[in-house]
Amino acid sequence: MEQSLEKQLDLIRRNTVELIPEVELIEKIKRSIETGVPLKVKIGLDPNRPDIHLGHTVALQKLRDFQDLGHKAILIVGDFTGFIGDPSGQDSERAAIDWDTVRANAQTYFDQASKVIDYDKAEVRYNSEWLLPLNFKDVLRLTRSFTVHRMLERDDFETRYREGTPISIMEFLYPLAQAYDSVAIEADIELGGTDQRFNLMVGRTIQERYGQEPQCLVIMPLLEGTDGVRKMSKSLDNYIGITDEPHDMYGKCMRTPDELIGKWRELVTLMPHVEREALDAGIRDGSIHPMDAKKAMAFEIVKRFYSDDDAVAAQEHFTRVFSQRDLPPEDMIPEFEVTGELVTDGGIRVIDIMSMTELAKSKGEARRLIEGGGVYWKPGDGEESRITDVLCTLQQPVDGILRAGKRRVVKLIDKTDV
RNA sequence: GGGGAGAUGCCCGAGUGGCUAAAGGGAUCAGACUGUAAAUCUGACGGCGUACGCCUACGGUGGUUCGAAUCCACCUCUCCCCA
Repeated sequence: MEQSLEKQLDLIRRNTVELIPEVELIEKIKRSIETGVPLKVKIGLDPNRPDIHLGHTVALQKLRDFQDLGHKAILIVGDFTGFIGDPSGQDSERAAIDWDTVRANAQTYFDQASKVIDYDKAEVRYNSEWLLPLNFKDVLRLTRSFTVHRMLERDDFETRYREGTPISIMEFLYPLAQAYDSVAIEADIELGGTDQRFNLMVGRTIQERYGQEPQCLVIMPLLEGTDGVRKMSKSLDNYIGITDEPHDMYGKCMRTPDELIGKWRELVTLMPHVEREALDAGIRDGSIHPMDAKKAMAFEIVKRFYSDDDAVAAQEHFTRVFSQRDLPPEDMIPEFEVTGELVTDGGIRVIDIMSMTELAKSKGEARRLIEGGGVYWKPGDGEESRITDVLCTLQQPVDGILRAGKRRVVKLIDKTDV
């Protein structure tokens, strides 16, 4: 609260899409400065998906900004939804996850989130604390506070309604439950991505209905995934987890479309601010090589979630494996021990090894990879060469490096005589 | 309560008795080209076997048939119209 209004707004506005409504937010901050009472800044998290990826870090960073300004971060664990289970999934038989699992997942989340926020200064609340005790009468009061028409304003509801895809009544209850969280903790501000705008707005309405001053919303941009099109999410498998191995994190960044460089640099790295337009323009007119810009971005991202040394190592690994098309350094290749019972007639078939390791999910996939020309074998002391025969058998001693594509590599160690 | 339509592989979506492991598209994987980008081209894309092959699969169960994703019955789920 030592920070002036202007300084606070400066930091808060950075990277945000919208402040709803900005005038109210300014009033809240002013009041906070006058009274010395920090604002309660809410963020919701889903205990069913505890792994944090780069997309999540955008809002978390904003939460960190608020913390740095002296405000109170409140993490809401949506454990109540875990108890109900999700009926829209096919496996409605699936048991709702238990309390221990929720706790464990939440802890995983906190461990990862502490790479971005100051976890020790944050407050953690589980929403079952206030949602579980509600009785039907309480639920009626809550549901009376909102209309079907407003509910159908939400884009995906509207679309599904129009297209005739099912919407269960319970799904209407989720935004209301989430809104009630804001009532329960008397949130001043809630953070969320643009996809959360509707849900957060419901929070404002419900708070008013319950006689509270409505929260202000800080809407953050969504981060596109590694495909450059859809938003980053685990289920689309286009994410970069902040616990991904450094070289993997670096590699995934490099595989990202060029168009993302400016945005990612701004939203994910802590690099000094440059005009995104200037960077993009530089790439367009050729004065900045996109690969260099992307390498710098990848480097900074690894550095942020690991360390300088890890970033250097990841960059070297990348240059070696992909630019120079060399094998990764020995100590980074997973090992597989070939024991006696795997060997017949003094050898072992390549497809058998591949299916037993990370190289292929099944023998069929292994065979296809060989037929596609993507499998290479480098005996212990020899040169690497492509395997073209599906039935290829490696003769003892089977020491060497087996590779499928550029990314999947395994080191075989002969243990047959042990 | 009445009437109508529908449920297909990771997703979308063709297919109305054998030639269908199931068109087409998307996603994905490998190869070529490259900057592990984009674009383009090639191939693969349920499991197991070297292969002729076998097994599993078109909501569920049972049936008709030499043979069913395709026909019949019942069940489950969904959408639309009417009340």
